[in-house]
Amino acid sequence: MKRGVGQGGYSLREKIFLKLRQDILDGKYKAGDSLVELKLAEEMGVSRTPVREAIRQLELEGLVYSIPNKGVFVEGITGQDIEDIYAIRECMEGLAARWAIERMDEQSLKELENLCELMEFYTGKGDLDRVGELNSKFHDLIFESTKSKPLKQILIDFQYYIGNIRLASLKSPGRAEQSLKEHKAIVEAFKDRDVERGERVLVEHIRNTRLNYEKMRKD
Amino acid sequence: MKRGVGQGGYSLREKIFLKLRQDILDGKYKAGDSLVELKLAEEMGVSRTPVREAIRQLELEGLVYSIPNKGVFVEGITGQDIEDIYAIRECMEGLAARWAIERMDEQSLKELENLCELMEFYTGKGDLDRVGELNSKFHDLIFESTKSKPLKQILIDFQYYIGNIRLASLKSPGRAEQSLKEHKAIVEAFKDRDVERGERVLVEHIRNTRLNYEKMRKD
DNA sequence: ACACCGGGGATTGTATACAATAGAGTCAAT
DNA sequence: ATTGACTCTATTGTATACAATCCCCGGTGT
Repeated sequence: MKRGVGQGGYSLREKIFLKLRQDILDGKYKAGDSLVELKLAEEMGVSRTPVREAIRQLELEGLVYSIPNKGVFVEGITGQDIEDIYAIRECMEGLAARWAIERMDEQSLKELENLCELMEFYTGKGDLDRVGELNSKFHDLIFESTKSKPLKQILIDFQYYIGNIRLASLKSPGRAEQSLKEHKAIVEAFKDRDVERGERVLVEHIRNTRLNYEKMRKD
Repeated sequence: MKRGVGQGGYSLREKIFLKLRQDILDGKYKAGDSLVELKLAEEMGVSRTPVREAIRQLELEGLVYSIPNKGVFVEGITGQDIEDIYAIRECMEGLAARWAIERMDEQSLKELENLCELMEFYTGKGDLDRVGELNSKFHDLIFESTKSKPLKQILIDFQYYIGNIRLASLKSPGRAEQSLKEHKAIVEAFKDRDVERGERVLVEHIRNTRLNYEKMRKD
C-alpha cells in the first residue's frame, strides 16, 4: 500500500482533515480561496476520495462552503468570529468549571496540577510554544472532566479555532506570567472543590485572555 | 441519471445525511447499532460513496463513532446529553437575545411577530405539530439575527438534537398555551429593543421548557 | 456594438473496482 | 481439552472510471 502523507494510526481522511483544518486556521488558505479536490489530492499523493471526505467534514464545521458542481471555498474565521467565540466561552466556561469541579476525579485533579507545574517550568524557561501546548491540554482536561459530550464538543472545537490567536496573545509581554497566576488560582479552587470560586476565576481567566487579545489587536 | 432518494435541490450526500441523522434522532437506530455502508447504500438505492460521506459528517457531529476496518456504530444522544443541552442553552440564549436585539433589522422583527401570530393560530386549532415547526423557525430566526456564525452553528445543531423532545414536551397539557405566552413576551421585549428584559424572558422560556421536559420525563 | 447561443474545459457528483484489515470460526498439534 | 496458526468472510479504506453540471469564451446574427 502506497502512502503519501505518512503513517501514524490515523486514516488518510483523518490526517487530511487535520492538515487542511490546520492550514486554514494558519491562514495558508485565505477566505475565498478555492480548494480543488484533484489538486489537493495530487499535492498529497492520494486519490480524491479521502480528500472529499475531509472536505465534507470541514464543510460541516463551517470552515469551507461548497457550491455544487462549482467548487468549495474557504470561509475561514473572521475577527468577529473570534470575538464571538470569546464571548461564548465566557458563558460556557463557567458551566464547565461547575461541572468539572463536581465530577472530576482525584487522578485528573493531580494531572491538572501537574500540567500547571509544567507550565510554570516552561514559562520560566521562556518556551512559550510549549506553554501554549500545555495550556490547551489544561483546558482540554477541564472540558473532559465535565463528562458532558455536548459541552466538550463545543469547547474543544473552539479551542482549535482560536489556538493560534491564543498562542500569539500569550507572547505579548507579561501575559504568560499573568496567565500562569490565573491557572494556579484555577487549580487551587478546583482542589478545594469550591464551585463558586472556580467558576469565578475561570471566567475571569477567559475574560483576561479576551482583553489581552483585543489589546494586542490594536497594535 | 438514476436516483433512488428523490430530488429536491440537495445532493445525495446531503439527503442521506439528513435522513440518517433524523433516523438516529427518531430512535430508528438505537445506540450500539452498527451502520453498514453497503447495506444502507442498497436500502437507499445508491452507491457507497455518498453514504460514506454522510457517515463521516455524522461522525464529526458525534452521533456515530467509527472503528477503522470494523464498522461504525450509533452513539445517539442520551438523557444526560439532553439535560446538558438545556443547561448550555440557558447560558447561550441569553447571549443570543442580546445580540439579536442589538442587530436584528425591522423586517426580521416583523417576521418574528408574524411567526408568533401563526403559532397563536395553530395553538388555538390544536395543531401542535405545526406549532412545533413554527417554534423551531422562531428560534432559528433569533439565532440568524445574532449575525454570529459560531453561535448560530451551536444553537441550530442543538435545536435539531432536541427537536423531538421539544415537540413531545409541547404536547403535555397546558404547555402549548404557556409557551405561547412566553413567546409573546419575547416578541414584546424584542420590539422594545429592551436587552435586559429580552434576555430575561428568553432565558426563562428555556428554563420552563427544561422544567417541563423534566416533569414529563418522570411519567 | 451587442445580445444570444453553443462548444468545451474544469470541477464536482456518483458508481464501481480493488486492497487492507479485523475478527470469527476451524482444525490440527500437543 | 487447549492453544495456536490459518483461512475465510465481512467490512471498511482507497483509487479510479464515468456522468452531470456549471461557466467561460468565442462565434454569429442583427
